[in-house]
Amino acid sequence: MADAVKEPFQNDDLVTARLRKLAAIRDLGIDPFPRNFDRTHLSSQVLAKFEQLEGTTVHVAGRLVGAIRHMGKAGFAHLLDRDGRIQVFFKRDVLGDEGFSLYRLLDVGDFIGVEGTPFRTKTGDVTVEAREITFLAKAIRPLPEKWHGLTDAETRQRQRYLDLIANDDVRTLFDNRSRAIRAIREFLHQRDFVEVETPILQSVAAGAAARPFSTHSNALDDTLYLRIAIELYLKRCIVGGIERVFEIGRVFRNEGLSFKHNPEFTMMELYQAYADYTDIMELVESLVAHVAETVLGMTRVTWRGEPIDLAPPWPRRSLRQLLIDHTGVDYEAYRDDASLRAAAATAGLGVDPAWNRAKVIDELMSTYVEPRLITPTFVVDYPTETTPLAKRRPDHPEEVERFEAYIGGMEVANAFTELNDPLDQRVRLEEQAAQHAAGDEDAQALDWDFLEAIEHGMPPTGGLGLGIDRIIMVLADRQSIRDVILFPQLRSRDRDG
RNA sequence: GGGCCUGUGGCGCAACGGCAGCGCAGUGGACUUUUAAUCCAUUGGUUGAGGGUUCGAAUCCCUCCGGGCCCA
Repeated sequence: MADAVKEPFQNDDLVTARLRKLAAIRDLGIDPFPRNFDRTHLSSQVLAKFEQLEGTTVHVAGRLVGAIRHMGKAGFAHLLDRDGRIQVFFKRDVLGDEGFSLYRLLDVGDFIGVEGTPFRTKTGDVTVEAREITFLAKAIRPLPEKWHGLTDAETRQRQRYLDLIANDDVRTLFDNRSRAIRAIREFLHQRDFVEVETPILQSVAAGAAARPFSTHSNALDDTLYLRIAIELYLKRCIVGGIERVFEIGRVFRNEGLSFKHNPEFTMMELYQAYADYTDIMELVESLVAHVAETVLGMTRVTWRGEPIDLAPPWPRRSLRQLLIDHTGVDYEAYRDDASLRAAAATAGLGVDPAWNRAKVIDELMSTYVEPRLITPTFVVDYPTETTPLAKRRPDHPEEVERFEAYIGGMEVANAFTELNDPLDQRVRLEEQAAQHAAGDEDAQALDWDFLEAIEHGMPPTGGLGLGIDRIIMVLADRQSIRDVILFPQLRSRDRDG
């Protein structure tokens, strides 16, 4: 790894052997790094259209993978391209002496193009018999071993390119991730949403309860924060008359890493004017089902061996009732921080004396309820103090019109009827700011420009944040967020490591 | 934050206080339908880093650097 980069190839026979072959290829008068190759067929096309292609000439290209099976004056190898593998047969009688000497200089990992003829081996495998090899690129480091492959979790994450080469299911997973995101865009465009891009560098990181990363702008000589949510800028768009708006992008939270947390993750947020949280619930269950249908061809998935059906409608459960059922604590019976803390402690929760009611409710939820919400569930109606940007229930002002969607024991979506009363919003954000000033780093900082925006008038609006990575986890049945992010955050590696 | 596990050649693993080994890959040789090709021969290691215990440490102890799992 890093150490080999600085002191490239000393005492490394495997690399030396490849460098020697690289020189030998040059000695044959061949450029080992030419600029292009006219491929006529992908591996999958040769396989699928073999009946028509048998005996014709095709040009295939890719990376040599597996093993090169040398047999004296002939040999076999597999080429890997973006669609899969195709076997190539190299025979001296067909390649000629010069072509065959080039074949003898090939290593697993090299890129080649092959002009040749599809045929079937005596065991029935569709194979391209090479007439001419075009050398395309030399790999001077060896690839992971062919049979056991690459299993070391750390190497797979740090050197994802090796994981992608060695493990077919990883390529499939990230292909599915791409298709899922495309399906989300299609779904939203069909419902007339406009996709926008808003600032990632912000002078106030607000819109969620989370700690931001900070950085410094030389030009402005000022601290800037990486966004922790997209929310407040999308609401400015709503104020500006973009009635249906969404953004898919990275958000950053300076918090712990876990199987469901990466410091940067992909969020889809949307805001829809003249909608409330019940409309958004319909949208979420339809959207997730549509994505599953598009990517997997069905709404039924498997999660840790258990079947889950993502088809709507999803059941709706009130937060208060879920907490009563799973912890015995009815938070309405404890109206102040201290008494709720005491009740939570009695229920078994390890409480911090600094926690307020909102924090205790959040902790009870994530400890006792969240892990049990495996099949898709909407948790609805949250205490007002947990959610400063949501609108109060008209009949019940201590609660807000908010829901979270849970699948596989994870929160995958958070949504509410947005608060558009600028006076109530000001009071509730000032409360957050006071807690923030008092040392609660999770409390929201106050974005005055946002307040000013909604003071110009914001229509009734439903809003949503959807955790894309977690949706992918559910679709792919992967229990770690690191499996669905190409390059997850890892501790930087010391050269001694 | 706490607990458990883990780091040995490019990759996958063994040795668990007594000569650091195996498979694959690599190298040399045989082989013109193999597909974990086969057969013969063979190179490669300061056992993550540093310190300690011991006649002797990959192995036991301490610190540090990574990684994984479980719990808060």
